Amino acid sequence: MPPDTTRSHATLTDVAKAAGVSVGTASKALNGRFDVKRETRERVLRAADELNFRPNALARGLLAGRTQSVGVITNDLDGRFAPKIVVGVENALGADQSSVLLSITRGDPELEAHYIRSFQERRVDGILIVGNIPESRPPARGLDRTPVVYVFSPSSSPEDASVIADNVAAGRLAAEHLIEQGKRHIYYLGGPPEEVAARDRGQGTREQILAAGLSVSPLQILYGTWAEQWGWDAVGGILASGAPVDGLVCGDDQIARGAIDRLLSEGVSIPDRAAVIGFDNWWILAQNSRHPFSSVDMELEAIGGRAARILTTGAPAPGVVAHPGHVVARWSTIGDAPR
Amino acid sequence: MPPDTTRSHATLTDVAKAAGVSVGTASKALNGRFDVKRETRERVLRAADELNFRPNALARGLLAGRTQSVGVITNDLDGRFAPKIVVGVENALGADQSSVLLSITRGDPELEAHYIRSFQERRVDGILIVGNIPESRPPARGLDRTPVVYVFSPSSSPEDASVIADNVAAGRLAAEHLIEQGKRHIYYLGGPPEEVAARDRGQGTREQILAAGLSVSPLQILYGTWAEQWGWDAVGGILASGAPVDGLVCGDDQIARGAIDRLLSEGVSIPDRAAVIGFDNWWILAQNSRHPFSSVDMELEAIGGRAARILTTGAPAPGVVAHPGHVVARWSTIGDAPR
DNA sequence: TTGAAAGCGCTAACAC
DNA sequence: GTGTTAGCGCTTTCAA
Repeated sequence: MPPDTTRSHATLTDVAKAAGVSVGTASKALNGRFDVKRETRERVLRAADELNFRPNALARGLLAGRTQSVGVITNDLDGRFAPKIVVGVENALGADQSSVLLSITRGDPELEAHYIRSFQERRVDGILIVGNIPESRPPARGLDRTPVVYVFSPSSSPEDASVIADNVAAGRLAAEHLIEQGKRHIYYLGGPPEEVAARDRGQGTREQILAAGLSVSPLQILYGTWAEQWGWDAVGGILASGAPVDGLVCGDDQIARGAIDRLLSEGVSIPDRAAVIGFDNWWILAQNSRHPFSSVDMELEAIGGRAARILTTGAPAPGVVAHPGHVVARWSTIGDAPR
Repeated sequence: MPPDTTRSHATLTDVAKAAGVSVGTASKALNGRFDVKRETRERVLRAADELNFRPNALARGLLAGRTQSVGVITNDLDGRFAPKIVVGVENALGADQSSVLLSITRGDPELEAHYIRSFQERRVDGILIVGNIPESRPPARGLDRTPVVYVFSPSSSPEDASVIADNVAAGRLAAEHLIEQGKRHIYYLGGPPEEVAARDRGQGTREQILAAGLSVSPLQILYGTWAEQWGWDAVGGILASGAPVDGLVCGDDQIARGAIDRLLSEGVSIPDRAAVIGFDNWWILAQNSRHPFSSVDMELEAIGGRAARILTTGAPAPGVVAHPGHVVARWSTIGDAPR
């Protein structure tokens, strides 16, 4: 008789029957327990293979009380940050044989609550709440006792666990890199002053310049928008002012690109007369442009992985873990590689 | 007595007990069945609310035979295509109260097989296999009878269901748009000739030019790479040749950007003397550049949504569904909006 | 070493 | 209307 094709999957009972043993024995055999005769085990394994047996994770989870799965709540998935974070999460959990349940809220608190509920019904072992801006957010509601870790956007409650990017440290790294290249007159072209990421990166830049014994006037710390046009305009202004400038820390890669385009169009040679570094290390801009440029990689994958590991390793400890990035040096600060 | 906090979640039995009814009645009440007295229902609902009851989806799924969940297998999640596709999938399924199980294979067939197995054990209702290049791929192995739809990279087997981007149609749309703007001497600057996406978009461009009664020589259909530099170089070559040119269909947004930069640097006015259109409508390039440009949006979210709906609506019909995009017109073809 | 049986939490069929 | 019961597929005692 051919295998039963009416039901979608063979059950353990089917396997046991085919192998001529009881379900209990079949279970032990498949789970590699030692109290099964070798010959029996082999018979069971063969039967399972022939029937294409897939142990029902629902039944297992129901019994075990845990599901080897975590829920991930994101604001968006096509922005700049969430995709890489989720990749890091998935990598970390995949190694743990855990599954990722993904949801997208578009910032809607109602939807967030809905997904939290849905994840709880599915008995996920934990929940990651991934933000898309580096600003703190109120803790999610309706959380029961499911463990939660906030990622990128920290929770405003000190009782919660969060993993975020350390923008102050990143700013320091950027400035340090320029100073190491011998630059002495460094400007910071930041994003909007009301955004904490823009301010933090600026603060780090400033701190590091001062730490190197160089001076920095308020005129060298500028705020604008996250756009190319701002980088372009700002460089125009600085050059027109006649003030000395040999290094630019740009608040993000878009600003950096605008700055570089302007420098080149004004005939300023890069990196000799002026070096430029951005943030985020977005490959489409920093790497794939006609003029590749240096950038501080915020290591979003590592941030995601770290959050996932914190979530799945006992109860997450309250507090914020800030993750620094690292500098990826390219033409705009170190010139073309020697051949 | 305070509610039991030792176990993680209240069960239906707890709720029934608290409401002074049997589990059967509690179940009916919570599921809105009509054969329950109103007063009883309200008592049950109140008890459920007080105990923060979350019906165990594992138990439900075990009984029902379906889990309201689908597995999504992607190659990557930080590339150009997968994120938007997954967003479309999630939106479509969320409306259906279904969950998305996400996995990333990095193109490793072993990992793909592993995730398929894992999804089958979790009894997902279907699987979406999302590619990251528009080339066909061999069907996945070990699939049992779980329904599958391939997305973006179609399956090479005609028995499978696939939803892909229609690059030929997209090429036609791009050329049509330039022709509508009165352009008569159109070039195509494509990606690598060995890639079907590059060829398809070129073919569509060519077809539409001919359909409009214009001529197109092989010299006007050029292939290179997907990079800005190629757009920059190609435009240089065309201008140097002195051949007439007033429209450029660029194989992707990076090429378009390079082409635009070169045209501007050579003093060619856009869009009057030459109009430019790209593909993919990648906001960081097409929209956020200093010079925004037109692009054919491949509607990846719609593709993902369509695939999800096909998957969850009965058995997917074999064959390939090709999804055309639409033109997003910006400065590079229609100039600045009148004020 | 193996088998029988209880039970995870829920729904649906059948009594009352 | 409401209660009782039989499983869904699995793991885990406890006997044999």
